[in-house]
Amino acid sequence: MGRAPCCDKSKVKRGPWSPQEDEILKNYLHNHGTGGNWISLPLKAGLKRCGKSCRLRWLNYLRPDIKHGSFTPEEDTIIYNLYSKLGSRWSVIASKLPGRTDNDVKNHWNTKLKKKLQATKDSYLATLNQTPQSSGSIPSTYNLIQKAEANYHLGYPNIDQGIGYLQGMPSNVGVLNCTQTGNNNVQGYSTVSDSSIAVDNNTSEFLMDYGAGFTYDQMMNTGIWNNNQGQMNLEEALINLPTNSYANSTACQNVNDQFYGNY
DNA sequence: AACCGGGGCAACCGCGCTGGC
DNA sequence: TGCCAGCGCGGTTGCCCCGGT
Repeated sequence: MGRAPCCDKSKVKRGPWSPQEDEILKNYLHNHGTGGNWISLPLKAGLKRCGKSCRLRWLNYLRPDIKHGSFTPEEDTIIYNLYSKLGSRWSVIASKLPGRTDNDVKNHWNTKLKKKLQATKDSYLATLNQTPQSSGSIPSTYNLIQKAEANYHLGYPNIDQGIGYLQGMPSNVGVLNCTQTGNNNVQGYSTVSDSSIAVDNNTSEFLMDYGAGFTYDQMMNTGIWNNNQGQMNLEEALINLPTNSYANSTACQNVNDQFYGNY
């Protein structure tokens, strides 16, 4: 047996709200409030609408504190960050954006931000494909990190638990045991650890974990690394990559020197 | 000018949760 | 304690608008 409908669909008006209906609803709520019951509200207010429809219209459009208009870049950033942590929990995300409704945020994500993110991913992959990789010689740390980013974005198996832990790793991947320890700091940055770099024994290609060019500190302090879910947060990483990429930092070059020394 | 397709957004649907009885 | 009405939420639909052909 299905759930009983909340109202008789044949007796209520559906579709867009008229300005008159908006006015009636606003006036009623101004004078009486919801009375704790949306279902009976339309009858009392004299509206031929489903109670749920009234509630939605009020919460998503008529409420006085609703912010209409375009989303700001700051709001976009908040949405990106929260979506990457929480997923499609629109009401929670909207609660962090004063004046925005869950419906607004959801629509904004589906029509704009999702596409923008996909475009960022695509263009980033295209950039990686154009980047010449070193071959036949010891790679620079910069190249290693680029390679790591490529491995990550191209869907290489998850090795971010540390390559030193070979669980789930393809048999051809071995640990390159000649790199930094994880506790070193160069100009305030944590550096890569020996569980973060490996070599593919079949192709001699160097691999790196899913840090994707971020330092440990950056991953932990910016929410890029989601400890709760135990996985890299791709969306967050891509958003921050252009400016935060460890591969682009001066510190990277210093690590590079030490890396060569150890090697 | 007419048609078409995509984008944007408001509204609807249905399910899970909650609190009152 | 179980039932059920109502609420809240996320997914989906449908409509309008606008730009391109």
